[in-house]
Amino acid sequence: MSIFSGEGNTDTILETLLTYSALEKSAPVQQDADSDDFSSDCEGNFLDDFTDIDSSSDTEEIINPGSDEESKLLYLTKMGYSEAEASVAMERCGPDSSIAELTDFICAAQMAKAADALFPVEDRKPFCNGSNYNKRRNLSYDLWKRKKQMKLEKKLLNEDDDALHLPNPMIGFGVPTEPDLITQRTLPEAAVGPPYFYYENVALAPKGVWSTISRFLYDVEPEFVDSKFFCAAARKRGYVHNLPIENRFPLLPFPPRTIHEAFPLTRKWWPSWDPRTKLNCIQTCTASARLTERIRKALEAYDGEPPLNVQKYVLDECRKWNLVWVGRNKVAPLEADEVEMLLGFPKNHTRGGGMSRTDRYKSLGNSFQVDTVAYHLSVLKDMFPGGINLLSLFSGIGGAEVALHRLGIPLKNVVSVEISEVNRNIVRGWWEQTSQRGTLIDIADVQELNGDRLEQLMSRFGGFDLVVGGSPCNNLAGSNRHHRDGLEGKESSLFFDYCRILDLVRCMQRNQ
DNA sequence: CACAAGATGAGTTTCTCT
DNA sequence: AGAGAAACTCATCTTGTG
Repeated sequence: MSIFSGEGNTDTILETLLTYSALEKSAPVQQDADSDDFSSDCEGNFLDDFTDIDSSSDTEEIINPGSDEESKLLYLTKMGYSEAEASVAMERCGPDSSIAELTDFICAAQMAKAADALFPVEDRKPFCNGSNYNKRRNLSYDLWKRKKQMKLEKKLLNEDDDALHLPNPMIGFGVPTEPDLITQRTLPEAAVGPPYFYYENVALAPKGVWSTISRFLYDVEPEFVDSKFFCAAARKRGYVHNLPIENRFPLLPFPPRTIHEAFPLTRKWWPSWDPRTKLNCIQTCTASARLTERIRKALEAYDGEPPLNVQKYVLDECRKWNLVWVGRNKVAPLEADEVEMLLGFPKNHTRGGGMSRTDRYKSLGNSFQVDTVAYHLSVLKDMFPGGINLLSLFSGIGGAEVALHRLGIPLKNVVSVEISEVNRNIVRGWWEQTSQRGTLIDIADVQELNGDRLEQLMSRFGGFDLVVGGSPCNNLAGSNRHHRDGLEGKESSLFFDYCRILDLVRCMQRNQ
C-alpha cells in the first residue's frame, strides 16, 4: 500500500508545500519547537543524536548499518515520525535528499492520507484465497479478532485526539445566549499575531481533517460553533483563529432565533406534529416545486392529522430540504432573500449582478453566518478604532467584510480573493452601495497571490491586520456523494494556499 | 447555452432504548 | 454502558426544457 493513494492532486499539494517551506522559517507542521532550522544544523547533530537512540528497539529491518541512510532514518524517527513514514520518504526522495526534503515529503504524505488515517493497518482479508475448510473454520475467529482490533484502534484514536472532539452543545468558547463562557486561553507561541487570522470550514469533516488543519495553523485549537445559537438555522462550523476571546459582543439587533420569529406568517399553517423550532443547515441546493407538490398531494388525502407514516415522510423531506409551511398542506423552500436574512446579510445582497436563482442559492449556501463571525471578530473594534487592512481569501459574497462593516469597524484596505466572477460583482456592488471610503482590490485566483504580489500590496498598505478565509468545503462536506476526498481533494486542498499566504504575510510583516 | 429539476448515499454524530 | 436507530450534512452529475 502506497502512502499516496494515487489521487492526482497530491503533486500540486506537494508543490504548494515546497514553496511554503522554502520560506526558510519553522514550518507549522513541525512538531519540535526547539529546532528552528534543522536543514542547516542537522548534519552536525546526526552522530550525536545517533548515539543516544536505542536503535535496536523497534527497527524491523536494518539497512546498511552506519550508513548515511540510517542516520537520516534515526533522525527522522527521533523527530517523531514513524519509521514507516521515514523509510517511504527516503525511498521516494532518493539517497541524496536532505532532511528538509524528507520532512516535506512526510508531511505531504501525512496530509494526503489524512482522510484514511483512521485505520492505517493494511487491508486484512481473512479469506481471499479460495474456499478451503480451515479458512472457513477461522472465519468467526478472524471476524472477532478484527472487531476487537477495530475497537482498540478506535479507542486509541479517541484518546489520542479527544481535544478535537466536537463540543456538545457546540458553543465554542461561548455564545451570547448561553451561560458557559471561556474567556481565557493560551495560544501556542507560534500562533500569536500580528496579523490576526481567522479560518473557517465545516465542522463535520472526515476524521483527521481538523487535526491536520489545526496542525498547519500553528496548533491552534479550533473553535466549533453552531450558528443555531445566533440565528434560526443550524450551521456547524469550525474556526481556527488567534483572536482574543475576551469581551466579545454580538451584533444588534439580535436576529430571530426560531423559525416562528423569523417567519411569523408560517405559524398559522404549522402543524402540531412538526416539532421543528430551528432550521437545518442552509445548503447550496434547494427543493423543487414538484417536491412540494408531492407533499401537498400526500397530505390532501386526509382531513385531520395524517397517519404517522405520512407524517414521517413529510417531516423527513422538510428536514432534508429545510421546508417551511406557507399554506394549508403547503410547504415551500426558503426564498433567497429569506436565506440572506438568516445568514445576516442585507436583503437583496445577492440579487442581480448576473446572479441566477441557482447561483444565488449556491453562493449563499457557501457563505459565513454573519452574526457568528461578527461575534468572534468583535474584539477587533476597540483594538483598531481607525480601521483595519483586511486580506480576505475565498471571500465568496463577502461574509467577513459584511460582518466587520456591521460591527462598525472601518475597512481601510481590503484585498479580496475570489474565483467566481459573480461573487466578486456582489462584493464590489456592496462595497459601492455602502459608500466605503477604503480601497477594494479583488483578485480572481489565489495562485496569483505570490510573494511578489503580496510584497507589493503590503508595502502599499503597510501590512494586513487580519487574514480571513473559509477555504472550499466541497471535498469535506457530508452532502458530497462523489468527491468527499478530504483535504487533498481538488478544491479543499486550497486550504494549503491559505496557509501559504498566511505564512508569507506573517513572515514579511515580521521582517519589516 | 443557461437554467432548473431529479437522481445519487456515505460517513459521523447524536439520540434512544434496553 | 453499548448496541442499534435516527438524524444530519457550505454537493455533484445527468437530464430535460426553452
